[in-house]
Amino acid sequence: MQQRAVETRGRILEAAVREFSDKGFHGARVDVIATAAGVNKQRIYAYFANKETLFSEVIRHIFTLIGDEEALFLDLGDDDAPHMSEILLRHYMFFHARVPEFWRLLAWENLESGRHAHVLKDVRETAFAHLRRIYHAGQRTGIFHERVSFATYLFVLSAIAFFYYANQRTLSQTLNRDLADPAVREQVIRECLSLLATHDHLASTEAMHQGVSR
Amino acid sequence: MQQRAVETRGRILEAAVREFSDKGFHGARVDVIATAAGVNKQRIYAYFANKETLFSEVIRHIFTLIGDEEALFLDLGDDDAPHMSEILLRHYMFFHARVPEFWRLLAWENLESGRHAHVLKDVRETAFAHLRRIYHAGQRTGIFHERVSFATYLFVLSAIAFFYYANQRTLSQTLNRDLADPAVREQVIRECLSLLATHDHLASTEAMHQGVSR
DNA sequence: AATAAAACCAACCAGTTAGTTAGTTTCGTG
DNA sequence: CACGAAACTAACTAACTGGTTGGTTTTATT
Repeated sequence: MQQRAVETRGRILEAAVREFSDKGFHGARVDVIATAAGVNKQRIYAYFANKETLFSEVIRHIFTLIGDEEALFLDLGDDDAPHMSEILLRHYMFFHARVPEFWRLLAWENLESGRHAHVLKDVRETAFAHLRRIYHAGQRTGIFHERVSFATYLFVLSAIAFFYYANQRTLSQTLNRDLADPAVREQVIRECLSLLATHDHLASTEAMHQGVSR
Repeated sequence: MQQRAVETRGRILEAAVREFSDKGFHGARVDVIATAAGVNKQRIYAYFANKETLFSEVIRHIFTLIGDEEALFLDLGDDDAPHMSEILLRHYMFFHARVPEFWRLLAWENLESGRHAHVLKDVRETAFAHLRRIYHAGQRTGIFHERVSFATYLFVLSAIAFFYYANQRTLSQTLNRDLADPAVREQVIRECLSLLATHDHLASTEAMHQGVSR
């Protein structure tokens, strides 16, 4: 594959990221992606077998853009027990900064995965493997309390994803107009994240944890 | 509208709830809904103007099924500062018990609302008015700390929604097979919810809240 | 200049799907 | 029983949409 081809493929991928993140798999249109990429539709099928494959590659793509970011955990200051909320806010902003469509795509993928599970299985495993590496990096640096399981970690990430688009798409458009202001939104994110307890809080809810295995 | 018609409309609505919650707006098929309802497709268009209207009515429907459940807050025991997690677990289970498709539908609605916002605007306002009433009921009973804004409340509800289908659809199918077990899942839910701090934790993250308005 | 990959153009195919139409049958109620 | 609402059957349309084909032009490389 020549240089120009690589670039074209890349443009298609970028356009696909936008379209899929906007409308999800079923809502997205191949022709729209082609036009947005400034490319003939035919080119899409030259580089991707079909729509599903394209979607798979989009998911795979955004994860390669993220990378194994151990850096996420490395410069958290000298505090040896940083707040969970601080870590998560960092996650949110970090991922968002690299791929603005990241959280929303993740949300679609989660909801729609049931439909084309056969195709996306390996992609999801790749994605999870990725997140698992990041998670373990966090564990190694001693940031995650042992009680914070991987499932829990995924949960809060998902929650952030949900929060992100909920605010972007729903709240800001209808009720909470003020949330349209990025500054205010970040404050609310902080407010919400502060609700996610740091591990020192877990002690006080010990009673709820009877028998919880990790 | 006669009795039989009301029943038919109801059956269509129920089938639509299942189909839409399963595949979302774009993924859902009108014919499938008709068949599932044991009804001719024609009947659907006799009672609902089009697919979008049907979806709107579905969302409206599930909220009427929930009702203004002040009961959610009433018998929380003598503890005058119950754990946020306890309240939310209650919410989750309560809504889920009434309409198993509730959380998933809410998630779809959130993601897809951008597309047909014009149609769903009033529905969403109805829905939020509903949740707002429930929220205020919680406030009146003194359960929510004053710092827990409505936006925050929505966030944690959304988070639960996300968690719900994330586990149902993704985690349980791929990595965390054990989560397929409802008992285990409930434990994890508890684990996750316990991460959502009770208000007594907020004091320790006071520093993060500078200038946060409610 | 020659060559081959890359990209374009534009029409086309085939399956799907929201939505419609027309005529017939069933059902409940006065 | 009579009447009208409710429901069915079944075909149809019109638009959409994923995917294809064949022939032409552009671009980079040797």
